[in-house]
Order: sequence, then structure tokens, then C-alpha cells
Amino acid sequence: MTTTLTSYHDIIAVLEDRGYRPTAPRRAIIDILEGKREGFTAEEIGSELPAVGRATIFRTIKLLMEVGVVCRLNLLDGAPRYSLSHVGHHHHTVCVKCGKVGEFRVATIERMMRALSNNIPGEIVGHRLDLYVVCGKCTSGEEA
Amino acid sequence: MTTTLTSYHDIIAVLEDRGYRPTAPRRAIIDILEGKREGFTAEEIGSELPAVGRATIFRTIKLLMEVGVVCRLNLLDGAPRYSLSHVGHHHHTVCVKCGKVGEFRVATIERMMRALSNNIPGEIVGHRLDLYVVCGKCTSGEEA
DNA sequence: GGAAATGATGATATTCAGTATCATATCGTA
DNA sequence: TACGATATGATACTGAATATCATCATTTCC
Repeated sequence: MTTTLTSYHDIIAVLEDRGYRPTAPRRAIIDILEGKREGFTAEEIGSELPAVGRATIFRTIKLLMEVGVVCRLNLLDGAPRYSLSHVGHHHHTVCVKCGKVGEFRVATIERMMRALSNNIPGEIVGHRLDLYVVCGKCTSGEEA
Repeated sequence: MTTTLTSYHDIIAVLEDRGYRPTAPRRAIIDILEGKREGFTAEEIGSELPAVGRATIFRTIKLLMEVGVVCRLNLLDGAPRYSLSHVGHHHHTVCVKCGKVGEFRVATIERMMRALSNNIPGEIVGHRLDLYVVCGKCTSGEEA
């Protein structure tokens, strides 16, 4: 089961369990990610870690996706964004103004998915549900 | 209401209603799209219409999205894909093997969305639900 | 403890999707 | 038919991500 609690050490442990080395660049990236519980871009990480190569940033993000610690989503306009996964399977709320990402789980969806599988041709292998919202902060600070 | 029936003439009509000119390049693109009821990429259109400029392909797709005739979605790996919208609001099934796109509507989701809005901080302004499937054709022709 | 094999890194080039620019062409209308 | 608004295409550019490849760091195992 993937009840991944994503503190620094948990993530390192997950990597080691899978035979990946917790190298300095990887640790640096994970360390930063810990503070970004609300979504981030590769660019962002890169500019905070100028010493780490571009390719390594992407490689590490990809690695973290593989092990289920990070997931990728898109803003409404398609702009890519990454987010730490705190719970195993979940969905996202994405603020269309500031890009802030939240997580939620809904049993209803999972039940619906099972019901749906009878009405949809083919086998359902996964799903993605994103809610686009205007978050509280952005609602307050709206156009003065 | 946007019960957009997307035959060639319907789409042209929608454009004209909005004051857009049904120019030759646009008509050529729309004509091709009519045959692609199962998803397409900009690249694909471009290579079928070498006479039409790259920019125009993208501009036209964007235009068609604006008027609600085309929508954009992503494969599981994030690869972009466009799809004709046959019904107003809908969701997608995307085959993870061949990329074939289908549409479906579920009242349950819309109901759920309303229920959810009480539990989610901020105002929900939109949602996206994609199902990743292995379509019938791909299930049959599986690894021999 | 010192190679050899393996894994990871960083610089760089490249791909791919999409946008910006801008001069030219086309259309609608007066 | 001439004018103004729209649309087009060539081109250059941006941004996200991958490919290449030589170098560097780790294991490992003799």
C-alpha cells in the first residue's frame, strides 16, 4: 500500500528501498520539495538549486513520480505542475489564479469508477480528476 | 446550451455566428477534423495539410477550443491531444495504448461536484475527469 | 585496498508543443 | 474600388522535457 507520508526521510527511504542512491543532488531536491506542499515547477526547483544540472532536476522529478511520491498535473491552460503526494491515491484542486495545489480523496469517485466500468468500452486502467478552483486567498485579494 | 453537433457545416456556422471568417485554411482544417472523431494532434493536422502554416494550425485549434468545438486533453504521460466535442460538457476516455479518445457524460459527477463544493476550500470553477483505458481494439490485439 | 562494473551527474544539443512578430494577403463593406 | 479589419505564413523564439556522452562517484568483489 502506498500510504506515503512524504517527509524527507520517508522519501529517501522509498528511494533506497527501490535501489536508488540518495545522492547529494537528489537529497537537495527532496529537501526543497518538502517545503513545497502546494505544487511546484521544475524551473522553480532549478532556480533554487543552480548547482544542480537541469537534466538532473527532471530526472529526479521523474524518479519521484515513478516511486509515487510526486505527481504531475496540468493547470487549466495545460501548463505543467508537479505536486507532492501525501496520501496514496488522491485528486487535486488547482487554483486557476495562483496555481496552488491541494489534495482530496473521495470515496464516491472510486465507487463511481467501478460502476462506470460496466458502461465504458475497454478496461479502465486509471483516472484523473482535477478540480479547478479559485482558492480562498485569491478570492479575498480579488480585483480591488 | 452547447449541444454542439460537430459536422463540418455546424462548425462553420458556429464560427460565423461568432464573427470569425470561414477561410480556406480553416475550412481545410475543419474538414480534416471531421474525420478524426477519435482525437488528434496539431502535428497530425499539419502533416496532412502541408500548405497550411504551422501557426495557422495552432491558431485554428485554439479558436475551435474557444468556441467549444474542440477540447484539449493529455495522455497519461502528459502528451497533449485534442478531441472534437460532440456534446456540450463531457469527460474523456483515453486509450493508453493507441491514444483513441472517447467521450462520456455522467450525471453522478456533476452531482458530486456540487456536493464537493461544500468540502473544498475556495470556489470550484471547473473540473476535468479523464479515464485512462485500454480500448477494445487494443485489448484484442494485445501482445500475441 | 584497488580495479572493474554500475549508476548518477552535468553540459550540451535536440525535440516537441506552442506563442510572438511582422510583413503580406484576403475579405467585407462603404 | 479602396479602405480597414482579419487572417495568413515564414520565421524566430520560449518552455518543458529528453537524448547524448564524457566524467565522476559508488558498489562490489577479488
